[in-house]
Amino acid sequence: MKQQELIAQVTEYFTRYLEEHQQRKTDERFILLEEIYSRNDHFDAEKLFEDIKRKKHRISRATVYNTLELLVQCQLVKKHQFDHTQSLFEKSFGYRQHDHIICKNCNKVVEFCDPRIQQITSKMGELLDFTIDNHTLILYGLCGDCLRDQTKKKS
Amino acid sequence: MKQQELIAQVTEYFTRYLEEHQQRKTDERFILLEEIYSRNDHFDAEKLFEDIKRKKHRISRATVYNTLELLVQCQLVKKHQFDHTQSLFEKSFGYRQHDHIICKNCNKVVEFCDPRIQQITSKMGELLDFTIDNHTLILYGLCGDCLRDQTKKKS
DNA sequence: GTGCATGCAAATCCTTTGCAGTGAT
DNA sequence: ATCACTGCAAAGGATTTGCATGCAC
Repeated sequence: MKQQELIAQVTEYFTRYLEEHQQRKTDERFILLEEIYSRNDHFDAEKLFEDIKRKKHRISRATVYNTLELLVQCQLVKKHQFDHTQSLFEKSFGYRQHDHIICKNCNKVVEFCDPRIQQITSKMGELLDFTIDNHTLILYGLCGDCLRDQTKKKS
Repeated sequence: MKQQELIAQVTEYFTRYLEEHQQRKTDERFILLEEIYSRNDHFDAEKLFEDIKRKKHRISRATVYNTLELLVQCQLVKKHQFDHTQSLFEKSFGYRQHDHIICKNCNKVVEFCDPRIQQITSKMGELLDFTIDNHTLILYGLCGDCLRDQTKKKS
């Protein structure tokens, strides 16, 4: 199964990262890694905490936050700030770089890729004397469904 | 003086907006508008509140937040979520659309424009059936100064 | 055995809310 | 005179912190 292979791969990657950085290989960290790589959504820390609890694991909120930060550091997880409320996370290993479109009405999130972003990144880095290693592009608008709903209501 | 002309312009714009939306023209709202258009930085609500207080105006934090939201609605102010802490704001009238590069080490923010973003926006909107009216692009990296400092330290 | 990681709860930070009082219309 | 706006303080939500305990090394 594909999911299982991916989990095996990131587990190995994470193990190596922890060893190289002399950090402890605790059960909690691997349970969280596996849970994250078993899902395909954008989740917040609380949701992860709840889902882990539902599966009868006893991991504290603090550990969830700590581990998420660790996973962001080793680039196994990407952290997003779509609005001023909670941060959202998603797995990022073996996932091609992508950006997001968000519907302001129903909050639907759609992912997309465009090679021009890479061009902008390298050109601007050079122009402004920055070494860019990361970016966030979010497009906000109305999805087709919501647009049609709103048009209908008005008429 | 250029700054004064801009303030006169946005004051008129804001006045019209308030009248059209049947909202009250209070002193607090215009004092905040003027303060915001007198600065050229990215500021948070607390900083605005403090600076207003330092100038001997008595405007509550709640009014600062309310007015910022109102100004965002009428597009006189743009709100940014650069990280998970406070939101940052900047004036947006008579200011060409721009994006941001942020140094992860010294937090310096530099603005830039690239016409390709507009192309991406319209192409993706069409492709994914969205009506896009807004976007955020942030590039993260190290500025030249910080890069040189870090290289120096290691050697 | 040592000291980093965890669990829990309290603390903190930013923002929103409730409500009484004020002032724009 | 009405009721939207303000000020104040309390509440709220997300995240961080402090400290005692436990477990990876």
